[in-house]
Order: sequence, then structure tokens, then C-alpha cells
Amino acid sequence: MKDIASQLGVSVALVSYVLNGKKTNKISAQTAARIKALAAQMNYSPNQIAKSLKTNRTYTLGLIVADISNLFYSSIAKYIEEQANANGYHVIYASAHEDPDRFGAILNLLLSRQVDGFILALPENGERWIELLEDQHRPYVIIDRKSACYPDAPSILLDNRDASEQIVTHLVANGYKRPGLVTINRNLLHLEERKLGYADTCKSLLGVEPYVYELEEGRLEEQMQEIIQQAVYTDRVDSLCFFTNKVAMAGLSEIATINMAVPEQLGIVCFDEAAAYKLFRTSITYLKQPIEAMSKAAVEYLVTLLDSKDEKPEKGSRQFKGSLIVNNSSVKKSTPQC
Amino acid sequence: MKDIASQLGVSVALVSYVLNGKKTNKISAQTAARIKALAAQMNYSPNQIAKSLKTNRTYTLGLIVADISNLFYSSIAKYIEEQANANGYHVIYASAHEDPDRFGAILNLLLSRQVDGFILALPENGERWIELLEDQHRPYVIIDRKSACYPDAPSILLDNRDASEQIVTHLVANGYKRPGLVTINRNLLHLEERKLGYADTCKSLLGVEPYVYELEEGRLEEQMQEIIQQAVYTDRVDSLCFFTNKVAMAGLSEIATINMAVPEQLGIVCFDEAAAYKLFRTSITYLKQPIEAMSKAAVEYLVTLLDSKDEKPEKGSRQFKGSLIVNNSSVKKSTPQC
DNA sequence: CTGAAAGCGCTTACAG
DNA sequence: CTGAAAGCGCTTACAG
Repeated sequence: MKDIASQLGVSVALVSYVLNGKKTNKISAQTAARIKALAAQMNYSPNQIAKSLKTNRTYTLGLIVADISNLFYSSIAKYIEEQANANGYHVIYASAHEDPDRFGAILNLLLSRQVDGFILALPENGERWIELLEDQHRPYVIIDRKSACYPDAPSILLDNRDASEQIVTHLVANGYKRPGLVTINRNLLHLEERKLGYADTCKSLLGVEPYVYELEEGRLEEQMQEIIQQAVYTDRVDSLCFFTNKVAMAGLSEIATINMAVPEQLGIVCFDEAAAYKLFRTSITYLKQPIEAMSKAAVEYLVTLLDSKDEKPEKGSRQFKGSLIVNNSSVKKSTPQC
Repeated sequence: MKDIASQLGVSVALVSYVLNGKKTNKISAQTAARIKALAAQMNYSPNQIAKSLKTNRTYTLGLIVADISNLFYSSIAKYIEEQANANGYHVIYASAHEDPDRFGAILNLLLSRQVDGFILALPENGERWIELLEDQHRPYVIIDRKSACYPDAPSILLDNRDASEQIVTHLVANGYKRPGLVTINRNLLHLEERKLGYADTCKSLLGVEPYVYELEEGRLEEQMQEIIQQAVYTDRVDSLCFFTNKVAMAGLSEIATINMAVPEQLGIVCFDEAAAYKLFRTSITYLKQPIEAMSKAAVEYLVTLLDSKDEKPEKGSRQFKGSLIVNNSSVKKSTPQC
């Protein structure tokens, strides 16, 4: 900028005005044109670091998810990025891998990089970081995972109870009578909600509790083997719902290995979409979250908060309904019609 | 920092020295302790923006890949992040989705954010951006994709010819005689190398050219249907190698749908690992790239370049050997032993 | 229409 | 052992 100014014999301030389109009505068109031309010729790009230091804005949003290689989160990341770009923001994303310490480290990094706002999927025991953001009055919105301690925190969630209700209702309509569900043994509110919704609907429609199988995150594969055996041969479960993407991958992998008949011997429904489902012998029924709408809502909340001084977007949580994509894995050829 | 200094009645400079561990031998332990205590109590975290403006270093590396939701790239991202963190760097990553304009936009963004170095997987026609980096003397290293125009650019690559040779040799040893390969019709050097290696080995071991099927990126699924029919029933190919992750997903999905017998009717080998393979009926043989070693090499190159004034790491490309993970999809039960 | 000057939050050579 | 001061590359209220 200094170079441009000195070469043209004008002040740095004038260059700044022209390049930022400020005070256009007060600057001679000719000078402006000369400045723009030289800037383009020199391939000048402003130092955002300096700009940010002065304006205290980076026009960057920070997105922290559990695992960016999970299709659910990478789709969210894609939509959030799109939506952010449309509003003149960029996004930096990182994976916390369900580790609250790692989550905190990333949060602090983004904080010191002065991102303008945060979109967060909280890991177990990640609540304390919400406190930090509240203390420092940093704009944030929670996505996917609600925090039990901060029920009023702005958040964008799936209506998890309704989702489970849809799944169980569908299974019952297709003649399944002994439902089971597979989840991980983490204390995550969204998984609890799914469980509760599942249990409630099973009780009201079938008069029974579902069989519940909980796995440890690190030992999914080995435990899945036992679980499937126990569910099908001991508990005589006739359908299983996999509660997360990772659980579904481990479960379907095991079912492919032992070559169990789906949907005849065992009906299957999964939460969330995955490209991998296509490699499974039977097309998979899954509950699809309205990821695009949710991502959009999250970005819009932050951008409104950041860009407008007057209108404040309403806090609190917003719930979105999922939709059940019915495929062959949960529809028996000979459904009893009685 | 100013607050700390004024509350303690010392200068801002002193606070800076203490907090950065500079001149420790010349500062009274007592003062240092007081400063550290107050900083901790106030939850002070330095403004990296200001720091960077002064030092002209961000300790951030920029990673641009084709698609972060692809397991191959998300694994690379993970290892690169690990390795970078171990060296005191952070990484910002973004997907260019094989679009050179998008690639350029991201590159310029990272440039204006003053990242210290770049790790890049070039899209088709992305060469001009290398020129920009060379002009501005920005440290970078290419990963996965070599540029034809800049053969001497620092790059970390798979030995793609050797990889193809391993695959064909394995197929021939297992009695396959009419090999085919499926790739995408992009002008990407690493895919060309794979193709050449495949053809050379086929010719020397079998005396024939492989059947080559090229798909358009946007129409993988629909085209795959025809391709498989043509390959198996018209061309009487007895084995197929899928050259990229996406092609493999589309191919295996189609094979699952039509329920073709693997490996009896058709042998299958894929490039790169994927969690999804586990959902396929038959375990998949694939060529595994030494992703961890490659990621490590990329980061080490950049860090050496950035951190040491004297020793310059050698430029030019480094090739890594892949290893073939043999599973059932390419091993017929009754291999002719003649 | 244009410029001089202060300041964003740090670092660091220099002087005491 | 400690501090005053310049400066990183910008923006912007103010004065002409």
C-alpha cells in the first residue's frame, strides 16, 4: 500500500479509501482509477492481519466438530462454508475427536486467532468451554449436540425424539415386534433423546421396552460381534437401529461378514446418511437430518448477531425434523397384513 | 498486556519478555512470577493477530486438498495436523473440489491470512497457482498430484507406476488374464502414471493391453452401469482396478446392486483405503499409500525450510512405494496352479 | 477532493 | 534488571 501511494504520489490513506470503496463520492474518478490499476498490476492483496488488528474483525467463523472425516460433519462443513461465503465470511474447521481437552485447545487457538464467531458440536464434558465463551461474550451457536447445563444456549438441533418415533412407527408398520437399538456409552444428550423417543414409542405401540446395546467407542468392532449374536440369537430381536454413523459402519460390516439376511432375519435402520451404505447388499433405510437447513440456520444466526447492531436474533434452541428415507433394509417382502 | 503492565506498575515490554520467556536470565524471578500470576488470573491470551503483524509469522500451514470428505485426504489432513502440531504449527484446511478457480480463491485467502507455508494437491489446470507462489517466494510443497509444468517443484508422491505394477503382477499370479481399469477422464498426471504402469505390466506379463474405461466425474453412477456391462459381457474382462476412491465407491455400489460374483466372475482391486469397503460382501484388495510417512515428509520439508536459516531442504520430488493389501476380492478360490 | 496523524496489540533493538 | 520508543500494515476521525 505504501508502495502504491509513493509511486503515485498520493497518501496511504487515499489508497486505503479507494481500495475499500469508501468515500467514493468524494474522490476523483481519475485518481481512483490510477490507484486501482496500479494495485491490480502489482497483484496487491491487503494484509488481512493488519486489517484485522485495526478493525477487530476477521470475517472468519470457527467450526469445531467431532470428526471431520465423518460424512455427517463433512456435509455440515460444506454447507456451512457455502452459507458463510455467501455472507462474506470464511470458515476454519477442526476436529476435536470427542476429546474435551483437544476441543479446548482448538477453541483457544481460534480465540487467539480472533475468529468472529463459533459453530460448535460439543464433546462429552465440553460444557466448561461454553462458560468461557459466555464470559468473554463471544458469539457462538451449538450444532447437533445440546448441552444439558446450558439449555438456553443458542443451538440448532435435530428433533431426536421425533426421529426415533418415526423409525419405530415405520418398523412396527412393517411387522417388526422385537426392536433393539445400538448406541455408544457416552453421556451425550442427543443420544439420550433418541433412546427416550425409541423407548416411549416402543411402549406405546408395542407395549414393550426396546433392547438397548451400548458399545465403547474404542472397541466398536470387537463388541459388535458379540452384540449382534446376543441380539439375534439370545434376545431374539427382529430389528436393530444404529444410533450413529460409526456404530452403523461397524454393525453393517459385521452383518456383511456373517452374511445375515437383511431385512428377513433382521431389519435395519440407521441414523444419518453415508455413501458407504451403497456397498451393502441391501439398500439401507436411514433417518436423514435436514443438514442444509440446519447449517444455514446456524450461519444465519451468527451473521445476524455479528453484522447488525440493532436486531438481535433470538437465543434458545431450534429443533429440526428429520425425514425417514425408506429402503429395503427395513421392509420385509412378506409383511403380515393382519 | 497493557492492563497487566499498568496494574503491576511495570512496562508493557517487560510483560512481553516474561510471557514469551525471553531474556529470562535478566529479569528478577519475583517480577516474572508476579506477571505470570496476574496473566493467568486474568486468563490473558495474546492476540495472535498483533503478534503476527509484528513477527511476520503465523505458525500456520495451509492445506488445500481436492475433497476433505474423501477418506484419503481426511487421513492426510489428520497426519499433517499431528505432525504440524508436533513442530509448533497449526493447519488450516480447505477443499478445492477439483476446481482451479476455487483453488485459486482459497489460495488467495490463505495468502492474505499470511500462512507460513502451503501443502497442496493440485486440481487439473492448477499450475498457474504454482507460478504465483514461486513469484512471491512462498514456501510450498505438492502432495499426491505432480504438476507436469513444474517437474522440479518440491513434491511428495506415490510411486504410481510401481503401484500399478504390483497390482497387475498380483492379478496375473492369481490367474486373471483379461485385465481392465476404470479411471476418470481428467488430465491428472498421477492417473496417467497409474495407467502407464498398468499397460506396461500387462504387456510384459500377459502380452496384452488392458481395457481402459474412462468416466466423467459428474456422471460416475450412470456411466458405471454401462461400463460394467460392457467390460464383463462384451469385452470379457476378468478383473477391474478402480483408480480412485470415488470410482471405487461407484463401481462397488453397482456390483453390489447387480449382485455380481466377486472374485469368481470379476476380480477387484482398488486404489486407496476406505472404511466403506467393509460393507461390501467380499473383502477388498487395495493399494495402500504410506499416508503417514508422506504427510510427515511434507510437513518436515516445510518446517525445515521455515525454521532454519542455514540448511535448506532439497527440492525436487520424492516418491513413496505403496503396499498391496491382499484380500478376497482378487483371489479366486481355485487358482489355476499350472 | 486529499493528507497528516493516531492507534489497533504486540516485539525488540537500544539505552540506561 | 527495566523502560521508552519505533514500527509491523492497515483504518478512520479530523482538518484542511
